[in-house]
Amino acid sequence: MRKSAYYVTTPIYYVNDSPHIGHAYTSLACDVLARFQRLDGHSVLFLTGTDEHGQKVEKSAAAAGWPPKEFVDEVSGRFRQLSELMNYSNDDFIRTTEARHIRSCQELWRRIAANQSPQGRDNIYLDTYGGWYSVRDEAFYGEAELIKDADGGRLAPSGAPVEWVEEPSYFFRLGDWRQRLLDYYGAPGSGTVMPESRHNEVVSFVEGELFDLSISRTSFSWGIPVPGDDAHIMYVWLDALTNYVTAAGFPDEESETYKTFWPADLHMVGKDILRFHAVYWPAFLMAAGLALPKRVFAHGWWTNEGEKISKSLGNVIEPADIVERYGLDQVRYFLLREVPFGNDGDFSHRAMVGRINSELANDFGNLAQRVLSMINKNCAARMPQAAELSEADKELLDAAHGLSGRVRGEITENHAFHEALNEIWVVVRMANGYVAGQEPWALKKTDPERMATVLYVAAEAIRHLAILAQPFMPESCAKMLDQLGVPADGRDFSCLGPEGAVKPATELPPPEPVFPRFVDDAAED
RNA sequence: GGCGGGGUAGCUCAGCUGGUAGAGCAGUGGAAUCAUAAUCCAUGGGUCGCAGGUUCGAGUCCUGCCCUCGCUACCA
Repeated sequence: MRKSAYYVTTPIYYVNDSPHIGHAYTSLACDVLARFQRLDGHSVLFLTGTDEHGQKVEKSAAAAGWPPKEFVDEVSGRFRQLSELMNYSNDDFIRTTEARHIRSCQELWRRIAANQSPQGRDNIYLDTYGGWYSVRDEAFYGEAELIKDADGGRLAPSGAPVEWVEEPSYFFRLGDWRQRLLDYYGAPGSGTVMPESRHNEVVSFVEGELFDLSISRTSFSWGIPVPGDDAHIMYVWLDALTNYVTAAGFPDEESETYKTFWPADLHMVGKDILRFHAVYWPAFLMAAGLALPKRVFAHGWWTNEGEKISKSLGNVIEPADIVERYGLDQVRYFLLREVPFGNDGDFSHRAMVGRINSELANDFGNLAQRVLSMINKNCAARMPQAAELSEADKELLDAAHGLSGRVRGEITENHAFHEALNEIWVVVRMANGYVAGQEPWALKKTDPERMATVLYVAAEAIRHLAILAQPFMPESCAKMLDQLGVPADGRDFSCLGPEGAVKPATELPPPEPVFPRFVDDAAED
């Protein structure tokens, strides 16, 4: 019997920016989720991609002296490279400039326009939009938001200059969908918007007055034309959000992909773009008559050594730099272990090294190394055979066998990646305590059969740990499983439990440390 | 200003529906020596932000105050 399908998305990243730790973080969380679900027997669609339209992109391209399409090809490529660098397992990489997406967007618009709001009015109507507009920010601002410069002129909150602009615009009847949105969110704890504090924020926002949304522009052309009115292009958010249904096959609703994967199980987003995903997007979908995503999760942001990250401060964290310095799986581990997922976190060298040395090298890596070394030296490099199991043996094995359930809940239900890792490490520590308590090095002389049992039990515990840690650290865990003699087809979650145990006498390769300690440069302060 | 959160051991934080405070890290003292000088055991008397209140009894409920964070619409 096939388990249910799972569709998880990252936001599509705006090509006006270059990849940084924030992008890496969002995608990493999705990657771990996607890998976990695959190992757990689900068929998965894991989507990421790039958002390539909008005035800012048009201007950046012009400034670079490139046609927009060439410009976005270049920058989009950098995000593809990020996926490779970070070892993401995305099944698709969508670009909003692709034909499939343009077709999808225009069809979605037509559907929204063809339908009426719950109040029986057209969802889309033509009107005039006027406001203080900042080209640099690509945003309209309300009078109250503006700040005054030295000469009493108006500036955007960002300090960018603004100008009064009026243009014809199509509007979306967002206000009419208010109650339907509230119904969608449900009570706190419904899991539609997570974490719960974000759910509350979204609900309180929607409970207030909802204004209709301007969803087209005429002042520039780098975008998707509005069906039936080429003078307009679609508002970038409507364009961007639609990627999620595009990749699911829309508008081919009879396609296998669409039937399997839509609606999405989870849109993972940074907290800064929660509203677009939790308010506008479901409203657009309802208006188009499509099913709604099951969940939106907003995670937090990173600081660097306690400082807010900004280009002007020059402290942007580039994924390639930290991967080179600390190692890929080490970075993947750290990002999801250091901070309760959903909260803001701080990236510091000290914390990074602490996690690498204390938890990866000393706790987990050394556990595998000490056990595998003893097997290598004392069991002729073959998986030992267990004799009768003691209470201590059973206690450790029970903990290992029970681990998957707890980890599954933390990852797939709560998205508490830090807790999932914590659960795994509880058993890592337990296994170290078990080895210390059983003293297989002493049993070597007094009771070799018992020694073999202890090493077998320890190896079996490590097998469970490595299998469950795979979504977080795929390469390192693969190495560990290689050393444990676990065949390539014996590494998914159906192989957890006693039935999946490595056959006694299986030949094992010489063990090598999987997680090296991080040694600071002498020059480091 | 309005609405949500938070303020607990040096650090990061747990503490369902109230009953004399916990984990990890760091520190200290032991043990062990299989292993990446890794591991294991023991050790945490902290006004649980402040002041009141309810209660036999309150980090755990109520009131007020202080501090702090987030949201308060069309920037990805």
